[in-house]
Amino acid sequence: MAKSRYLEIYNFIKENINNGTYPPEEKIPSENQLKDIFSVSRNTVRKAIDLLASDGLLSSVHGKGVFVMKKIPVNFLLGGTESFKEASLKNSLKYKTSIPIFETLIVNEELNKKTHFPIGETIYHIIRIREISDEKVILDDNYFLKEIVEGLTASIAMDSVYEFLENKKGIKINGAQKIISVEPPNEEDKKYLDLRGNNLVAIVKNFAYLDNGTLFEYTESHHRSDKFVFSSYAKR
Amino acid sequence: MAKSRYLEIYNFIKENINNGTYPPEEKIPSENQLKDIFSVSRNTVRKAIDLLASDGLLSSVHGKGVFVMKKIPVNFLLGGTESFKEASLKNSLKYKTSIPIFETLIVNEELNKKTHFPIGETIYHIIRIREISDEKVILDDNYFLKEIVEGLTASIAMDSVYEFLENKKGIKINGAQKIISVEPPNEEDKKYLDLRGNNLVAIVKNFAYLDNGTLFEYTESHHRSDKFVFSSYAKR
DNA sequence: GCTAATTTGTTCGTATGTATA
DNA sequence: TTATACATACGAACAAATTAG
Repeated sequence: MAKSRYLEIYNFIKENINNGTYPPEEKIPSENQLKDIFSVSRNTVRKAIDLLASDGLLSSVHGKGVFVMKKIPVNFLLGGTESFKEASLKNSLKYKTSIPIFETLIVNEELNKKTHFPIGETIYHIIRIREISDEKVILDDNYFLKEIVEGLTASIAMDSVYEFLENKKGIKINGAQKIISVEPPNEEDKKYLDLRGNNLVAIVKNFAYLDNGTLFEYTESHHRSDKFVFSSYAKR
Repeated sequence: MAKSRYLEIYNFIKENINNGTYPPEEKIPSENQLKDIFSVSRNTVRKAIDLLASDGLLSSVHGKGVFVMKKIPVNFLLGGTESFKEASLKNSLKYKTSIPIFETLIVNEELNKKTHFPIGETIYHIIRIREISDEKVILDDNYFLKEIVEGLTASIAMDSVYEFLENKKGIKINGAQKIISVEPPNEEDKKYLDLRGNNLVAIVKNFAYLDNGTLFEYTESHHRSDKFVFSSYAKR
């Protein structure tokens, strides 16, 4: 269980950034210094630094050193509009999920166009309604390859699908391509959401892939537009 | 042109993915095979593969091999990592930029709250209107640290600010934090954009950082909601 | 302005560990 | 069990950018 050396260094640096030992816009110790501190090779130090750089926390500059990136805290940014995740995590507000639809489908041409699953595949179709502070503000329209998520039930979907897939089934997820757009609500949005006069919804289309490249999930999250916030860091 | 060996290999693999030689959901040659093909060390091959993995094009699976990720093409990409000019060129769209405001400001408390620049700093404030296919659909509200972008003019801003910063001034940009939300148009949106009855705009708040961690740009891109698309790949 | 020292970038070769087939 | 494939790690050397003197 002795984790890898580079993760030790990764966590050490991360901790020192978080507690202010390594302040923003300043340099962390040089690779050679870190190499001596941890008694490892320079390659191992570099691996930890590269990881933190891809997190957007560090930036290596040739000949100069490795700098700590200044970050704007997200909760500071949201002047008035609060993100759901934050709201539910911080205040642990009334967070409720209901599942009006849980069905098995065969992919036809129309579904293929929407989900990009191969025609003929058997899939689960689940609609989940997310309610926060007694308002139904998110509609998740989920499509899973049945063959991959075999064993998924409504009560699992009520909790967390990803926890089930990763911990219970040992499925490895590589990542997901997300496409955000703003559209008028469809019939299901009108039926299930508390739109409160909002005539548009923010839609996050999510194509999730396994480690071997297989597309196994397509989800459309429909957010009531006034409650939608999305954050990401993009390297140039 | 051969800058580095690992970039050669990176481009070789990328090309083979794009032209179908390495199909989605299948394995590329093993690290040892690639090592022999290019007569390099395995480390160099791994560096190329790691880069492509962080692009979301490959996925390494311990003991199995390296798989090509299946990707859904996004035909219309705006608001992503790329600049307006890059995105327009890629999608070969007709675009035009006008600049109704180009002014110098000192950061006061109100501006500090919005842009997060330190109070007292001198900044450029630029408003740019983006016209695509003869419709004014994007309003860019830009704030730049004057000290960093010294020499920036309206005619440069008309073309591409980033091209000027990176190529002419040699400024290295690490990346940017983006916050997306949907809000009612403000007075400037109503004044400058062809809203065509749209009563909401999609807003991309962009905090851009230099390689040494300094925040040097804050931009709010206001997109007419029906013309807004944002794409990103998130690794898990 | 020049040289030397420092710091990151690239590359090599080798060895051992761990997951998969 | 054995062979293959990726993961981690070490040590070394030289290149390139920057800084210190």
